[in-house]
Amino acid sequence: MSAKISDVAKKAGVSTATVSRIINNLSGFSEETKIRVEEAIRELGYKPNAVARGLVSARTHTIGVLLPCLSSRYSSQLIHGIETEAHRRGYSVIICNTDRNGERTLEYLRILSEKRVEGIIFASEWVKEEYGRYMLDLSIPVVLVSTYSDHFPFPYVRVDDKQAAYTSFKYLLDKGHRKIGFISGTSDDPVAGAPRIEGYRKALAEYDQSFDEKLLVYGDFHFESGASGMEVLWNENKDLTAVFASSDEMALGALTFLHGKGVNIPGDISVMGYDDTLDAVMAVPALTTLHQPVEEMGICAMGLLLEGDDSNSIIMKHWVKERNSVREL
Amino acid sequence: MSAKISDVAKKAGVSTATVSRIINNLSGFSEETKIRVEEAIRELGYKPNAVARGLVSARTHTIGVLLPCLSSRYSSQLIHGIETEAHRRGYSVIICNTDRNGERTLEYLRILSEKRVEGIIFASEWVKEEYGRYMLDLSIPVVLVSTYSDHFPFPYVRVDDKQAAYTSFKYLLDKGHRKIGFISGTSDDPVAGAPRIEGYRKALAEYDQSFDEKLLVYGDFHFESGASGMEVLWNENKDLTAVFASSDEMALGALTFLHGKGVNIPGDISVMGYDDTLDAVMAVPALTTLHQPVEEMGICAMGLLLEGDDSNSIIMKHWVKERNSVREL
DNA sequence: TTGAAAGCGCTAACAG
DNA sequence: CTGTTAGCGCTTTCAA
Repeated sequence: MSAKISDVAKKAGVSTATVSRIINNLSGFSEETKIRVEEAIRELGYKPNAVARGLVSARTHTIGVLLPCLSSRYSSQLIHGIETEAHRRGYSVIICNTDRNGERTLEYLRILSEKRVEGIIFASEWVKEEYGRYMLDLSIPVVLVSTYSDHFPFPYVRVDDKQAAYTSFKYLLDKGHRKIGFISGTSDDPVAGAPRIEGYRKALAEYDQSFDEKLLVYGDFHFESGASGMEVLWNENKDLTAVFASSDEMALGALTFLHGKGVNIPGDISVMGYDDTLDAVMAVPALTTLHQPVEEMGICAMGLLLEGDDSNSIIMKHWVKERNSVREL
Repeated sequence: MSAKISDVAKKAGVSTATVSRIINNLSGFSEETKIRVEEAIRELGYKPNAVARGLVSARTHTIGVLLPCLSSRYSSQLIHGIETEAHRRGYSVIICNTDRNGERTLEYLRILSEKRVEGIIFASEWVKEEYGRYMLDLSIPVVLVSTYSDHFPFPYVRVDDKQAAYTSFKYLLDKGHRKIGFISGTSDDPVAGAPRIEGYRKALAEYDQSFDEKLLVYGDFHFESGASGMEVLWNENKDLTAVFASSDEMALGALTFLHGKGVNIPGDISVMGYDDTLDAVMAVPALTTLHQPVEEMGICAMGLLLEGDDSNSIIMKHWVKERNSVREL
């Protein structure tokens, strides 16, 4: 754990330059010396010091990922995708939980920049002015996941939220549902809130349904808010036939609330989620949900980060994944 | 993003040594120069290069976490705990998904050691001889989570698996259950398999119940295996009153299978899980489960890593978290 | 209170 | 094919 290149060089009777050439697989050494050096390396248990290497090469083979939350399924599946691809390409990933906290986010950004990461993946949060400026100043690649920015030229990987919500509601409407509750992100959320509400209104309009405020409640994408949102919908609307939640987790919250009321799903009320995380698979009944390819988005983001330019944004395909929580009327 | 300490020094009209003293909050400079230097830093947007710092100080303020899986709730809650505490203490965390693959694990170990991480948290997997030797050679702190080693002197943070299983079965037996199915990890798993089976047998013996092979099936802690394990139990035992699964995820699998058979839970069959992750909270019905403080274990592991010695292992308390999936007979 | 200079472990010209 | 040497950006004696 402490042999250095000079120790290897001494032991093998060559210069550090030669050792360097050999461990970096460059040209310019005989097979003979190579063998001798490799033996010295083995005997000394030499491991190149990536810190020293990083200093001279200005490369760290490390990237940073900023997420608003670490314990949601969405996050863990995204991280899984990112980590898999990063490792495949020879990169390590440092995870940072911003907790949706501005100071914390900027602090992480500072740390990552001091550590000279070669790229940053920024996920599921709005790029505030200060974040964007900071990242721009870093002049390293940045890729946005499940978010976008109109102020900053960062490429993104996401699904078209408006279109996805539209697809979802159209699906429910086509199944004959007319009284559809919507547990949405708040309308001041420019990523997963407002656009999906737009999609909702668009579908409604297309089916000549008027917009009914009572059918729209707001949550924070987590379980509890799904349950409490469902409670409000339940109390205010006695003739609901379906509910769409803007995350699988909120859909599960709704499921739990309805189950408590003795409601049969999908017999009495249909429930639909958004994301298609493992949560949807594991729900009872298994959740019909708007599929977005979360892990794949992580993989793509990593790809973009390393070889994309600012114009390489990707809109991923989405679709309705049918399971057992929605019935046709 | 490219100003270096010498630029700051030049701009402030001092030496790099003085700038270094100031940014490191050492002593030996006047308030006056401090102000001048800080202004230069601000104007240049200078950020200390952590790579260079790491080279001279031999400190990277980074640790590595090795996990067999990134997408389980268990993992994400553990990571959450670790990351929170790491950040609080000024450390970054590199995550590594070993995928239960030996080569991959050793490769990660090599990468982490080359990157000179200051510690390693190794979670939820048996410490094979080669892993242990490698980590020992690194001579940096290693902490085990939800595992232990009899060959290597690494401290661990975990619950007593045998005792926890015993507690769980005793709980079910006390509720009047006698025909209890067990979806377990395999008996060649020295961490979450064999010990829990021992606890199972101990509880059985205490209640004068004979061990019935038909009641014991094996899974891999994931959803699917819970469902298929439940199917076997279901086919082989017509008089089951309860099922205990060695992870919440497998319990959810069992739940889904039983639901498909029209079984009422806990009316017809009680189901109990292990872990008390968010999955248990979100299940329908909410899962009664053996609680282990997953996030807290992450926090403790991080603490141990930084200030423990090899004799500081921690056995965390466990208990039965009662919810709605078990009934009294 | 300050600066000069050596060196952390490695890479990359440039010679030979 | 191989060695010498000059840094990479920073910290840290040692002197002043």
